[in-house]
This record gives sequence, structure tokens and C-alpha cells, in this order.
Amino acid sequence: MSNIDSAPDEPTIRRASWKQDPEGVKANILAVALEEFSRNGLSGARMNEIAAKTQTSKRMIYYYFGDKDGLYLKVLEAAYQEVRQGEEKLDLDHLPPTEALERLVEFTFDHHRKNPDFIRLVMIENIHHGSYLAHSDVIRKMNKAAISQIEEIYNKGVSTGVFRQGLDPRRIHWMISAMSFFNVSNAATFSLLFGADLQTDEEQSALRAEVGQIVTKFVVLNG
Amino acid sequence: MSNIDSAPDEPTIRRASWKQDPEGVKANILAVALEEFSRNGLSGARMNEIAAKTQTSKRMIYYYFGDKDGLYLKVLEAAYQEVRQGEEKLDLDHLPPTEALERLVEFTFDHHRKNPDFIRLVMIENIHHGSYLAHSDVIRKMNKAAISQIEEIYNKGVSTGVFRQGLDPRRIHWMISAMSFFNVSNAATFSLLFGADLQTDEEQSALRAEVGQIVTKFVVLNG
DNA sequence: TTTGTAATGTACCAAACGGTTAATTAAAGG
DNA sequence: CCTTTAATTAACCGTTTGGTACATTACAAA
Repeated sequence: MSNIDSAPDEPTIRRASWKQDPEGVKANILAVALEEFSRNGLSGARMNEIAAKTQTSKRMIYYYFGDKDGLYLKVLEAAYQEVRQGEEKLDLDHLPPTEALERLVEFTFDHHRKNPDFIRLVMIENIHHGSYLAHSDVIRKMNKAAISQIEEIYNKGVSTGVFRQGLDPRRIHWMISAMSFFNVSNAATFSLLFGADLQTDEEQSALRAEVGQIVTKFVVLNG
Repeated sequence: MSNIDSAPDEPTIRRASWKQDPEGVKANILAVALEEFSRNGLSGARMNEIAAKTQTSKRMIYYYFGDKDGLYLKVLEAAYQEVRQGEEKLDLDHLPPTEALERLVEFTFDHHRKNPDFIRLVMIENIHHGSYLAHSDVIRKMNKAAISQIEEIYNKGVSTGVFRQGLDPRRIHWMISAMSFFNVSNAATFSLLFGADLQTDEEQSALRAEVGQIVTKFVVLNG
């Protein structure tokens, strides 16, 4: 009854054959979804569009991720995981505290710049009051370790006598994050309002150095 | 034909009478729309929902603002206008540069906290790559003056010999904005990951003072 | 080979959504 | 008082959108 638009002499459309590859399909969906959510926001992203850009079908998205929210949550988790993994590569234990701090700042600054999709996801998540992050034990556990990095550097610096006492490592992390994050998250509006030249490579290098100075001057004694 | 659900003895529904109040209606729509866009994002906000929370009807929104994008743009412009007006109240000319700078930082920090809806709009705008802000001459003109404020303070400080030479006022503005903005924009995720106590009044006061210190130490000679 | 189950493709749907049509009323100008 | 226009109401519409039903295929275990 519903087969009115196909030629009658073509009895059944030949189905394309396929291989089973659950992990590949899932990874492919996540990669596409990350880009779409990052570009358009949670409500702005379209399941049809995501499916179209995938090598599989919409049915598969719902098969593996349940619904749109489920997909978004998994995208968020995967993004956090990848970014935090990138951070772990940094080894600063062998450096003197002042240098370690400066390196950490510069790395963080660059790392944020290199992961705009992640930054945008975090922005989106904040617009939603972090309600998805709140339901993800995975992510919360990952970040507990993020503070320890700067904590070690700071404690070392204090005991060596080169850092000021009485600072909260979380606040130092906050400072570094604030400037590194803002630099990416608000690039569009800030450039529009105060000049696009702030995004050139030279200006960004200068900015990075300046952020290093700011943090150093704040933490180091007689900085 | 379609009048099957209403009682037959009630011939015509009595139209509610109304007064004409174009400005009031427009203002009412803008206020509701600001909240809805701010809470749900551009795609996330629903025209029906906005209309429902208004004292008028959906038709009026389209009558005055054309379409959803038009409404969003006007909301954005109105929000910028109100926030920038609040900033103009600040008069720092009579203060010595160091004190003026510290006051500016503290004001900016507080001002951002007091306008979370505006902050969220700017976040949303950045997710859309500032494409609406780019089309608004009104907003761009408003912000040209924002830099002059810190420029005056800085120049005064340099000529008095208390500030370092060779700094870019835009970058100082950038620093202050970054920390003040991040403090509000990323409050949700940052609190979730590193402790909700950062949002208490005491911690926020301490943070504000610390931001003041950071900026001061950076700008002031021998800071 | 058979059979059960996980994985995939196709076609489809009900609801939500942005937007519109058309009639009606308030108020200002002559 | 009459006419005109701006403001407002109520009902409606076509499309988009998230989500499904159902048939089909790959693959592994028995």
C-alpha cells in the first residue's frame, strides 16, 4: 500500500551490505556529535544533521546512546577525558618551582587554545548550569587530580622559600584557568569590540607571556 | 464545523478589552525574552514559552520584533545598553591612579556578578561566534568608550611614575574582564569540580581582593 | 546447519515549533 | 461623528525535529 513511488519492476531494493563494527560506529558518532554540539549548542544541534554526517544512520545513535541527552553526556565525558589525558603528559617535577609554574601557565594557555571544541562544550555546559556534568561521576573523579599538579608545585615553592605563603592552590588554578579559558571562550565578542588583532599569533604569544608574568608576580616572593 | 467543544448556548466568547501600550508591551517582551534566552540559549528558548510568560500574545512579539532572531538581537542590544549604563556611573577621575585601578577592578568584579543574565547572553553570543553582535552597530559604538576609562587611569599612573610603562590598556582591560567574567560564566562547572565553597560570600570577597592584588602587582611599579 | 542475538538500514510518526492569516478593537485626526 | 491606522486577539498552518517500529543482516555458539 505504501509502495507507490517505486518502480514496480524493481521488486525489492538491494540492501547495501555492511560489516559489524560497534566500537568504530560509536567513536564515529561521538566525533561527529562533538563537532555538532560544540558548534550549535545542545538545543541547536540536530540529531538528523549529526546522523547525516555520520557514516551510519540515526537509528544507530539511538541504539547506542538512547536519546539526545544521553549522546550529549557521552560527548561531554569523552571530551573531558581526552583533554585531561593531554594534560597528564606534562612532567614538571624535575623543574624548580618558579620555572615549573611558568611552564604550567604557558602549557595551560596553549592547551586551551588547541581545544576550542572542548572549551565550547564547557561553555554550553555552564549555560545549562552544569546539570549534565553534575550527573557524571566519571568527570568529577578525573578533575580531583587536576589540582594536585599545581598543589605540588606550590608547596615545593613555599618550602624552598621562593613562593609566598598562605595562598590557596585552587585559587592559583582558578586564575590560570580564568585567563586561559576566557581567551578562547570570549575571543569572538572581545575581538569584535576591542580589535581583532588580539587574535594574531604575535599578540597571542605576548598575551601568553603576560599571563605568565601576572601569575608569577602574584605567587613569587618579591616578584 | 470546528465549534464542537464549546457550549452552544454561549454564542460568542467575550473578547477581553484592552488598553494600548506599545512601549510597555515591548519592554515586557524584552524582559521576558532576556530571561528565556539567558536561561535556555538561542535555539533552546521557545517563542511559545516567551509569549506565555508575557502579559501579551505571541503575535505581538512578531509584530514588534519580526522573528526570533530579531528578538534575540534586540534583547542583546538592550542588555549591553543597560550594563554599560551601569558602568558609566563610576567616577574615578579624582582618585590617585593606584586606588582608581583597584576600585575599577572591584567594581568590574561586582558588576559582573550582579548581571549573570548579561554574562550568559555574552556566552551564548560567543557560541554563535558573535554573529549577532557583528551586525549591531549600536553595541560596537558603545564599547569604544569602555577602553578609554582604563586608558585614562593608566596614562595618569604612568605620568605620575607609579605605573609600569609600555603596557597595553586593552590588555589590562582584558585581564580584569577575563577574571571577572570567568568567575560568573564558569561558576557552575568550576564549583562542581573544585568545590562549591568558592561561591560563598566570604570566598568571593577574598577572590575579589585577590584579583585586585593580581592586577595591581602587574601594573604598579615595585608592586 | 541451525539458531539466537547483537547490529544495522528503511520508512515512518506524533508533537513541538516558528511563524502567519484574518478579524477585531483602541485611539488619533479631520 | 467618521475615517484611518496602529495595536491586539484568537485560531490556524506547514515544516522541522526527536524519536520509533519493523524488517533485515552479520556473526558466534551449539
